[in-house]
Amino acid sequence: MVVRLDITDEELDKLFRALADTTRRDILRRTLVGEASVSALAGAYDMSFAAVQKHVAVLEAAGLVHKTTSGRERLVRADPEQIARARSLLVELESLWRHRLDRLDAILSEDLE
Amino acid sequence: MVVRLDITDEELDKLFRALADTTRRDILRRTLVGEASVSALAGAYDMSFAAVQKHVAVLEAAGLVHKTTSGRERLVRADPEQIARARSLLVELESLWRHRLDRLDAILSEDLE
DNA sequence: GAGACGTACAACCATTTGGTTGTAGGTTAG
DNA sequence: CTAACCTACAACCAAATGGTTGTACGTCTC
Repeated sequence: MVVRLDITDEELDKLFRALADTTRRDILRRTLVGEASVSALAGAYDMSFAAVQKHVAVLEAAGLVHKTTSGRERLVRADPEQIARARSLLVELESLWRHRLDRLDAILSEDLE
Repeated sequence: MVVRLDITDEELDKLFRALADTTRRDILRRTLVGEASVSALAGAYDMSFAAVQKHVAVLEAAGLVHKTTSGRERLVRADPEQIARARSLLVELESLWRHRLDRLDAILSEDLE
């Protein structure tokens, strides 16, 4: 079964925007390997708790992570589906480029006729 | 030959940032299929010439497109290498997630011992 | 040479972003 | 119960973003 790539431009904007920050990419790495609480994440960076909280919120709005409640903690866990969607778009773009090369080949072949 | 993924965090920030805009992704599609002048691109969008010029500049700073001079025109052409780099990072992230699943499998196996 | 075309770039503006501090509320430990 | 911990959220601020208009300069056409 092939995953449908029905994703709006707005969602893609949020997705790539969320990936366009070093701290957020690092949070993604950590929560892909294993879930972590917001304060555990905050302890890893040289910025305030609230700043890290905002980064997590950006990732969450992009669908890259989800939060689950566990007592007084909120555990953050990455969701690889949105990463796959972003990758799919890049693959689509690369295929456009290959298509250009194919057309170039076709034109060169025509010249030989 | 494998492409080395030596790219700084700052470059990745610019790369994903450049991809996080619908107009810029569209410019990328057009210039992947075939090169286009800045004014030709500007004619395709409902915004000023200068605005499109800025979008092209963002793509250029991220290394996603290059400009060549042809008379009074500047032809914009996409470079798929940076797209491949962004894709590589996403693949790396996805592999981290698979690693988590592997660890989970290992833990479950240990319980059976 | 004159005018039209294509581009670059500066100046300006509203909004968003990424950070801060402070306040408040739910949860756990002693 | 009280104190410490974890989180949420508002208010604020500087800088970046995405748009605009205006000006200037090289290039093509007639």
